[in-house]
Amino acid sequence: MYAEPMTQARNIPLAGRPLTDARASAHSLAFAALSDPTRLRLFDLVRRAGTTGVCACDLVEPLDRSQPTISHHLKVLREAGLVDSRREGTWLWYFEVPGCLDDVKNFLR
Amino acid sequence: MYAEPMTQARNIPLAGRPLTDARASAHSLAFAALSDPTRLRLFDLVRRAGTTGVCACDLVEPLDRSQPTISHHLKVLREAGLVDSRREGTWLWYFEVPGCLDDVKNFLR
DNA sequence: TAGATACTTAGACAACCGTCAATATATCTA
DNA sequence: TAGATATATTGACGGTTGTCTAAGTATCTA
Repeated sequence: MYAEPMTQARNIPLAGRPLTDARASAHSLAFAALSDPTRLRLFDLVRRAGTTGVCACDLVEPLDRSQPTISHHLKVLREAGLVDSRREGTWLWYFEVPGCLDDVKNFLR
Repeated sequence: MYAEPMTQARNIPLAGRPLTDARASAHSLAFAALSDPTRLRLFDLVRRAGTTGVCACDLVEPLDRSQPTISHHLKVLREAGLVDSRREGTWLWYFEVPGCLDDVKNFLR
């Protein structure tokens, strides 16, 4: 005869409450924004520019992608709440949204 | 006449050295592993199981996905270096790889 | 207002991703 | 060795993603 019906047999209790679906979706959105190498380097460049930010025109050459591709990635970062921009004439200055990573950093803790 | 040829005109110096392509690829692999809500909840469940780990059979029901789907996600997490497993009879116990997130946590700092 | 520069949007395409049902593999036990 | 359970792999499907070229919009200046 076999040990048990063996459905959900292990059942070790977990510490704390598991991540809700809503929280998981929110966090995964931020992680998705950082999941592409080019976009991650882009975010890194924006972060290093501090509160002043960096002109979008200075982000194309160092990343070796077409200008529309960079624009697309900046849009993804903005929609994820990681960066924002300020217009100055024909230029757009991108900067990191302060505290944008607090939630995920707390999750990873 | 116009202000300038306007190629790389802004050129504000960046703090520190930008992320290399190699580092960006490594980090983005970890972020990609966390970029799906179901997989993020899966990783969360594994983490909460501590050093003992959790039996894979106990991960299917709470996530409301088919067994092959859970198996697939566990493979992605393992290939990203976030979890590992230990066999016990017919069961596989999954646990978080200690320090697996140190690099990305340091990057996000 | 017209031309120039900065940036966004549209459309296309190949590659990748999450999911499932079906099947295969591994391990235990009688 | 045969049957049962746990997990992995395969193959398919629709949807998403990163990239480009081409075209559109916004802003400045003379």
